[in-house]
Amino acid sequence: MDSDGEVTKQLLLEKAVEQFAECGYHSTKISDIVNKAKVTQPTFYLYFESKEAIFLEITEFFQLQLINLTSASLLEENLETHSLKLQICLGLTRIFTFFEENPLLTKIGFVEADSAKELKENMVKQITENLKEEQRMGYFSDAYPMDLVAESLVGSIERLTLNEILTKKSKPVDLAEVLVEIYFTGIQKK
Amino acid sequence: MDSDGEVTKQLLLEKAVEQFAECGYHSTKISDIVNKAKVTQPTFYLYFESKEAIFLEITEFFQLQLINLTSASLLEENLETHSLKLQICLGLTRIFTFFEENPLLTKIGFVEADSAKELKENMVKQITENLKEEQRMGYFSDAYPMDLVAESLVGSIERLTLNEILTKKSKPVDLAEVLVEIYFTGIQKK
Amino acid sequence: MDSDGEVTKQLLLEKAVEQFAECGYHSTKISDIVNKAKVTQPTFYLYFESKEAIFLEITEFFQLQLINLTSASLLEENLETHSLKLQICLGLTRIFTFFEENPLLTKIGFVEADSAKELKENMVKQITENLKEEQRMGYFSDAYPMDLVAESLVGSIERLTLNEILTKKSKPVDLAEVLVEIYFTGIQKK
Amino acid sequence: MDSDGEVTKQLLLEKAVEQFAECGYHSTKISDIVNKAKVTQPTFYLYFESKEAIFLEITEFFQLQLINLTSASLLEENLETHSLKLQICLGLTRIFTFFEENPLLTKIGFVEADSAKELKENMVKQITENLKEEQRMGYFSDAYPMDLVAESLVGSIERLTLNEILTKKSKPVDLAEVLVEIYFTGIQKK
DNA sequence: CATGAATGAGGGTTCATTCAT
DNA sequence: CATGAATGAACCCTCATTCAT
Repeated sequence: MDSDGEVTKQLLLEKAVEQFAECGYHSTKISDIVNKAKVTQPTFYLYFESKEAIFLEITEFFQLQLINLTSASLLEENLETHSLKLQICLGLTRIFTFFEENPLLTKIGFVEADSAKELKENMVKQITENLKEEQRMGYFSDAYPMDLVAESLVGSIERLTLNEILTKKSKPVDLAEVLVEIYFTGIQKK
Repeated sequence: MDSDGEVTKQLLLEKAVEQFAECGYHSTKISDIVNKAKVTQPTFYLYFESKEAIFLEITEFFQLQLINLTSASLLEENLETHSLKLQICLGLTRIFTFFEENPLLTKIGFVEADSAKELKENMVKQITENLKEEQRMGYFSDAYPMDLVAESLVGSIERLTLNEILTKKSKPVDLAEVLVEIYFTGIQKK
Repeated sequence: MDSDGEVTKQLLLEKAVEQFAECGYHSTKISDIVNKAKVTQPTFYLYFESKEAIFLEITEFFQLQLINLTSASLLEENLETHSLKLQICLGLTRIFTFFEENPLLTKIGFVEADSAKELKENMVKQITENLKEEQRMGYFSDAYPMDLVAESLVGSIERLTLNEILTKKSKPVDLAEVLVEIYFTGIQKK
Repeated sequence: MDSDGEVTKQLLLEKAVEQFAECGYHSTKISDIVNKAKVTQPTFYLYFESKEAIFLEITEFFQLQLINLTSASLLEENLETHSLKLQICLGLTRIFTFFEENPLLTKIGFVEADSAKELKENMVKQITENLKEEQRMGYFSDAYPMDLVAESLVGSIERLTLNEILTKKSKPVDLAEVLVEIYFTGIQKK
């Protein structure tokens, strides 16, 4: 519906995203949000139960989209028959692109939120599984503990997202390529 | 001095570190700190100008120690003539060990603090310089943009610290070795 | 507007005036004001930024009215062509009457406030100018340093206001007449 | 005695006078006084029961001296046989001189202190009596209500003290002469 | 659907004063 | 005679949240 109410709710969500992204959870005041949205405080409580509730709604929306993205990724991966390297590079590019297209949401849902911890843990788990599978299939050296590799990779993604993507200093595909190159072949000269 | 006052101040610092590490800056109340230390609130203000002041004192102490550590590292590196790989592995081990020995301080000064951002940026800068130098000396492939490599590495360090060191799941030396191996030679099977 | 909010604000102002007049700035607590007004402390901050802000609002209101009064006085003086003595007497009567009608405000804005010092200095300056002008016009003896005369007169006004007007012991017009008589002809018997 | 204790007490008094004169009663903190005197807070309480106590001691000292001065004045007045005008001028000069020589004490005991009100009321009373006596003796016109004249005069003294004497802008004798001239003969040109 | 108005609960900070030594 | 250390009691102010309309 595009009823007034829905419009107002979306407006509040939008302004809340801006404020949470800029100031973080604690420093964002309900009054900031409603001032930006040019409505009054009770109006806020018409649509959200509490400050925590709106924050949750935002982070869950972000995380859901992110999960959809990675699920979709996985499906396609199976269908196409490119090289592993290319596939992983593509997957990373998709994630970085998603972050690039949703910078404020990413700041909140991937950095500020408490639930970001859990989200990243799940990323680590899934990547670990994938890497192990590929290790079993002979793509990767048996010497590596893939849980640590995955952890390291997620750390890299996290930092590059924050400092290269959200700042628009680098392009998703470039970061993905560099990362894949590092993790596949290392930087040492042969 | 081991005067009563100094003891009380240290006690407050200790309890503040615990509380800040557990709850973060905003959710930590002066009353939490002084209750843990079994003194009254005015006593807190005998030793610290404000909540912000004690937080700064803690983070600055942490960051100073960290800087000392890395400076010392650099000096030794020049003296000894091990392989580059070993030297870097040693440096990483030292940092992880420092974090392992100061888990609460690390949580605060490397994660919670606003100033942590700057600290990591400096780490990135310094690592970038080192990598570039070593690249020029022929150790590393010219293909890599070292600023991104450094950024990626700091991300890895950050995440491994938080999820492996602070949780005592891994040993410093093991993480250092894995990291060096990944970044030097990659995980791809040859 | 006579909206609830405006009513509450006026109520708070009124009670604040009472409290400031009785106890002065420092001894007046916000809790005193809101208790008298039967609202809670946050309500106070709906209408005033701080304790200092409400005090300023009160003193500025007082001083503005006082300035308006004296400005109006000056205009009329020019129009009417009474004797100088009568004009000055009238001016003084107006001021004393204003103080009589606003005793609490006067206590605050003419006595307690830091800005009262400045206000009186301005009174002295203006009176000095007037006296000098009238001296030039031959009304007053050249022997007198009019700045000191003005200073003295303001002191007289101040004290008579505090001890005769605010205590209701004397009537404005009586004080004005006595003052004019003293300053014009002195008390010495001829 | 010049025992250590007495020295410390005098030091505290001196610094308290400075601080009270500069900042007033409420804004003066015990810690300000003891810091200036380079002793600790408990030392303060060795010599004074409370903040109020030291303030009282200071104001009482000032007011005692002032009373002594005026008493002495009165005695001499009776002995000498100068003109009334000269006698009063002399009295005023003495008072202004005393204020000039004790500016900080005057600021406290004649302006800041609550008891200053009472002190001035007593001055008014005594001056009223004197003026009435002199009125009866035919020096002054019967038309004047001497209580108001006295009140006015004390106001003048008060203001001139604060703005001419304490600021060193005028000399005691000059002020005394101007005041006497005003109150005796007025400023009107004959 | 929205608002004007109000509040409960608490947080950081200050300061005169005192205890134990 | 003096101090290092500590505290009781307030005070100003903020913010998420709600009531009545």
